[in-house]
Amino acid sequence: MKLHFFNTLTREKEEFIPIDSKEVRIYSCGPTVYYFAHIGNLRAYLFMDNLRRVLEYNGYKLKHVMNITDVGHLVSDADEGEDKMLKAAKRENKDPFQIAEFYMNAFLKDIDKLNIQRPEIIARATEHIDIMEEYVKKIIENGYTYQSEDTIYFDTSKLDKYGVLSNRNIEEQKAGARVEFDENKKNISDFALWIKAPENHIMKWDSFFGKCYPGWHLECSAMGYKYLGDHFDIHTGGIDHIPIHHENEIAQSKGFSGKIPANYWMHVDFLTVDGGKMSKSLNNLYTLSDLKEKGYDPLVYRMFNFGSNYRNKINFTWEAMNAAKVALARLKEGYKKHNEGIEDVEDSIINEYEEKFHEAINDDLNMPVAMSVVWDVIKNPIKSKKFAKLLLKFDTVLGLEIDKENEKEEIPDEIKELLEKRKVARENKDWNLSDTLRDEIKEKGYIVKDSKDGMQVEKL
RNA sequence: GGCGCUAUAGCCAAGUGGUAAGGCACGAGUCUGCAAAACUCUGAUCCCCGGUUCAAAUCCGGGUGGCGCCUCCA
Repeated sequence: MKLHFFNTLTREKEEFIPIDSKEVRIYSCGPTVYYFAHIGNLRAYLFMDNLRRVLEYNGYKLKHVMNITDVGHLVSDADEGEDKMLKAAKRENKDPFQIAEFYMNAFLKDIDKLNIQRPEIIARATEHIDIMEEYVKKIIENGYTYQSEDTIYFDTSKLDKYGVLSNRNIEEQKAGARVEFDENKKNISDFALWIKAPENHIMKWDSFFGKCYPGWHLECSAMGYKYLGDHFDIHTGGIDHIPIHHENEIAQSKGFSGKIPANYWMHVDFLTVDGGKMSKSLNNLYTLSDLKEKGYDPLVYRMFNFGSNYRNKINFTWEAMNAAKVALARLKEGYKKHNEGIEDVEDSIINEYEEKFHEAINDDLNMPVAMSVVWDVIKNPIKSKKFAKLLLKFDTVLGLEIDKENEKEEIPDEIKELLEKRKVARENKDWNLSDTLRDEIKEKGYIVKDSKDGMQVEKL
């Protein structure tokens, strides 16, 4: 079945044809590890995972690289930006390497919890300084640079065109510039490749240009080149990467090899919260731990993301989060019923569903439509193991672990005693006492559900 | 100042020319001692104005609103 992706480079949905018919090579821009990832960050990696799983569903093997940015990228003291790594180090009274180590591990734990498959290669910037240096040298050799006293810049005017991804044009930018630019730059879109570190800079490496650290776009180009070559299939990232970071990656690659590094560029839009961007000042910046505290499993957040297309913004609300929680529980319930089913269905029906699902995911990862097919299967009144098997196949893409029962939390003895009392009361048909006990259990944070098999409790 | 995205039921959202997928919530019902859970049923003519067309949420023009980016934040 044909596979189509929206390509930012052409602004069109295109058929996906890999360079190598068996193995798809992908590069994904990963996190800067200076703090815990929030759920907006994590959406990007859910998208990345979604892409992986859809490609695998289509029978492709993957060679997928994701970077971990564990080095700060302050261009110079004159710049107004903050070096996030250094800022975090100061805040926590650690050195930047410790910060990177800690938050990288936290990030990896988060993506594991979300059932995000780890890319085949996770590349840390600080472990690839040598290849970055080589990369810069080649760009210099090819004549695409100039230098000031302490910085080597990429000269974007040397390119036939800068701004192929975002339709940007250097002159237009000058006209509307709101920001003071580095006076050493010849063109407004030029950027730093290699920078001499100030005395007190902790992260710096010996190089042909003295003690330096890399410019902030360099790592992706260099590491992508190292593992995937100068021409690979897909490059992914957040929508915010389009105008600067990915333009500059393309510029660097053109300076290095003359090629745009990837054929397909895919970008995931932001998650908004209550209609706007998340921010600390609005107190709506959530992490997975925050969700957990409110009673939402990481996979519920995963489920929530399937409600919209990756190319559109998705608006986070607690109401929608709850919708995902209930829906996921019902999905599991529905799977279980099919799995316990003894009826038979014709293969043609199974195939029809499978085809619809496959079509949806192959249409630029249209998960909302794919989910509607899942619900069709779930709600089919015929209960058959064939349906259960089909759902498991779908779950290789969904990654919702629909066949796993929710973990039963340990019930405290106190609650167990109350339940026992209530059981006796119910046997005696003492409904008043039974209801009182139920209220009491509820006050202690547990919901009682009576079923044919007896009482069950669930944490609120 | 520039670039881009977007406006569909209470919420999250599919749908890009032929009279609106799906999930959640609400309401009704089945079940239950009563609840809860589960299951079934139920809801919108698609921001406004104008145009093209036999036919538009879907194309074009003009409004209005929301959001993002132009400093390394996915």
